Amino acid sequence: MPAQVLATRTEAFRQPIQIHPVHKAPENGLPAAFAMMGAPLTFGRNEEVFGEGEGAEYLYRVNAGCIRTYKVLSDGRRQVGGFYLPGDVFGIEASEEHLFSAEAIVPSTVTVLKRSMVFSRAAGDSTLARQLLELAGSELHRAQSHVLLLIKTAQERVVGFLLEMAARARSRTEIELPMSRQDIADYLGLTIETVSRTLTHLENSSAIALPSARRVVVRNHSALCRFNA
Amino acid sequence: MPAQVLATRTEAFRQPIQIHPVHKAPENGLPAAFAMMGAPLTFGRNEEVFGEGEGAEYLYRVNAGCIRTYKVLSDGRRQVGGFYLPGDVFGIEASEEHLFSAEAIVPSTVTVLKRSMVFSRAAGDSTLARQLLELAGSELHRAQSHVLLLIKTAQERVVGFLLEMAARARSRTEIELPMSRQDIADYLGLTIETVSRTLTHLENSSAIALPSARRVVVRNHSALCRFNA
DNA sequence: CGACCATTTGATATGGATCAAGCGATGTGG
DNA sequence: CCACATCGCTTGATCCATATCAAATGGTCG
Repeated sequence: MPAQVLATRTEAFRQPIQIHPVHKAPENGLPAAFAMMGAPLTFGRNEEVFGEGEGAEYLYRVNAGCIRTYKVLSDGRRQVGGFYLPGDVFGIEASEEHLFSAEAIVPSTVTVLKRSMVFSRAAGDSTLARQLLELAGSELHRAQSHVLLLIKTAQERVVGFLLEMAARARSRTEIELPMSRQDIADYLGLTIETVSRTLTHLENSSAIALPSARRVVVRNHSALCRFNA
Repeated sequence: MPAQVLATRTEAFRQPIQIHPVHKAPENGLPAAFAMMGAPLTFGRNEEVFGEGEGAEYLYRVNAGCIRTYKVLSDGRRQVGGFYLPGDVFGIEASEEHLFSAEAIVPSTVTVLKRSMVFSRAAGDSTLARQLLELAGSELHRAQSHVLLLIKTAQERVVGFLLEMAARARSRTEIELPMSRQDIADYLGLTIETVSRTLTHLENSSAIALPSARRVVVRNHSALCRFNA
């Protein structure tokens, strides 16, 4: 058993943010900023990283685990904005204060960086400025894709979600889902029942297999894509 | 990409690029960049500004009229990403190529700016770099709010749209809508029938008045907000 | 083993889509 | 100036995808 745990851990740190040893002159860029000035934090399951409405003081990079951003509407409906995996940076969205809250889905470690620090540093480091802009651009792209997901049918949404997760997973055919059905449902604007039924249906069509609730095996990638719009 | 579209586009950009003579010391920031290096273009009703999948070469600022961004799914469903009014900048989203297309809703004039120019200029102009980042941030905020709209009920979506438009209109109570019911429906992920019915219902509740199809008068702002989640 | 929680499965209800007219502006040719 | 076509919008009737309500199952941890 310990071997397996170790393997999982190592994997969690796999992402391509390189942390250089700081022996030389001041380095440039966002990875360097995180490495040099970032503070590591750990969060337990369902622990809050920041709350909606709080001032946006920090940028966050996931080192291990998984973070969800979400907003709860006045009547209790919850919308999940996105899932952030190791290597992902979140918290760029807010100009003044956060529109969403952020929570750890599983025990997670995160490096935080003061925005004021990054921004003042960006004034003299055009690489960093450029990377921040690219980061914001990719978050924008993500949000726009999310909008496109939300107008599709239940089946298309679930397939879209699976393809999205598969694209980010190591193995491309075996997906380990850190989030619950409720998280998925709230991300897709569906109910858990509909998500569950749709997954069962996809399994019956032998497009996927579900060895357990949190594991998805992509059996037939093109069939899956065909279910997409 | 249809050849026809490409032809139209090429033609559109054949216009002379005006570079204003620089009398004073170099100015900073995005407005200055648009003023100094931007090229004005005009587009007729439903004319394409750029097509989805095209390389993202330019930034665009609306001077007059109204632009919609949208994407057509394989089966013909259309999603409108946003409406851009005078003063708004669009086209920041794309890192490589555009996810959405853009069209003029009414005859419009737009100033275009080469991205490569803005970005290289941003390396030495931290004000500009900062403004680009803020711009991307506000677009991100817009997209995230759009996601939140799309999980609400039909009534909440329509009310949300009206409040959004009211906030941007000059008069705050009298809204002139440049876009059709179909545009609104495709922005909200509803059908024209549902949009129309909802507007009629809001009129019957005397929250709004509809002197004509394209004019909305906000009769009771707080009642309207109460219809929102 | 037993309690608890997440997930699946089943039966029914419903909001919004779809299908189908009708209506009111705007424009066009006679 | 009027008949008439056109187009965007509204209104009505019906249908269906997904929500809701309810219960069974399974997996995890003490």
